[in-house]
Amino acid sequence: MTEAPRRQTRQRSAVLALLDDQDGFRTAQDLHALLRERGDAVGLATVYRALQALVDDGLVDVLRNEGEAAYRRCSPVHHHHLVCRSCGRTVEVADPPVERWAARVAAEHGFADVQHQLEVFGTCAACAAR
Amino acid sequence: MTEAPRRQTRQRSAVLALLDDQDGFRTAQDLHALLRERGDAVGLATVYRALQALVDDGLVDVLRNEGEAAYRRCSPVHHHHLVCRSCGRTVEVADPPVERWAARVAAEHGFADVQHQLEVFGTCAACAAR
DNA sequence: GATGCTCATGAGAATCATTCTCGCACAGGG
DNA sequence: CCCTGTGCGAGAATGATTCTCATGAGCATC
Repeated sequence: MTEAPRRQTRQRSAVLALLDDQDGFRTAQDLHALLRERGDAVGLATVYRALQALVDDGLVDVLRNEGEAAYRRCSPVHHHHLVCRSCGRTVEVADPPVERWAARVAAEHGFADVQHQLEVFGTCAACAAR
Repeated sequence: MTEAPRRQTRQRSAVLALLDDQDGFRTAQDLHALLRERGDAVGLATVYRALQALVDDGLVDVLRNEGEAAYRRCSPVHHHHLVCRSCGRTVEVADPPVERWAARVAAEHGFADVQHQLEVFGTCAACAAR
């Protein structure tokens, strides 16, 4: 079927490695700048392409926030995020009840093929202290 | 303090009236086009300004979806959305448990000033039939 | 190790939503 | 009716993301 032959290149490894070092969501532009500083010269367009591929493969999660998208290395199991709106630090959290709730509510209204997204924003202890 | 002296103009009324006629999320561009068709000539920039004002006043909810923001007339009480990803039809739903859950999880991780967003996407009965 | 077929890359242009600029119009209080 | 300041409109500006296309590099094969 739609086999996706994904080639392993220096640039993609660099993007993934960089994401592993981050502990919060980062925008594509940020990641690009960070790669430059690191010495890994990667084109901006390539960073976008690599991120899209990683999202498709489920290795990275996206967060669309006013105008720009932020990316983060994530575990492949279903989960939600607790994000610091100041520093971007993120904690993965699970909430089994909400899964059932979403399915039930959707069914009640005749919706099928259900998907949901839940994000919690706040100020982490470190940022609140400042 | 920060009093917001909001003037009532033909354009703002038109935007709000149009939103009342829609039963799903619509992008700013869509709303602008619809106003034109209707005969209400309103500048694109004005549509954006009116929408921002309405969001600030809590009369309208925003949904950021790949690239463009969508707006919808909403009740002022806290709620979540069940959105048809095909036709955009939307149902407002409430889930008290998730409110408590969000607060508890945030507290456990030392996060303060908590806020959360939860949206459920699916295909409504009408669209699934097609 | 060389060869070839593709897909990936990179620089800059192109696209698209959104915001800004600024001169003019109008809402609303006096 | 007049004044003042806010809102409007058209087009330019901004900024993120995507596209184009010629060149470079995986990876399988010989």
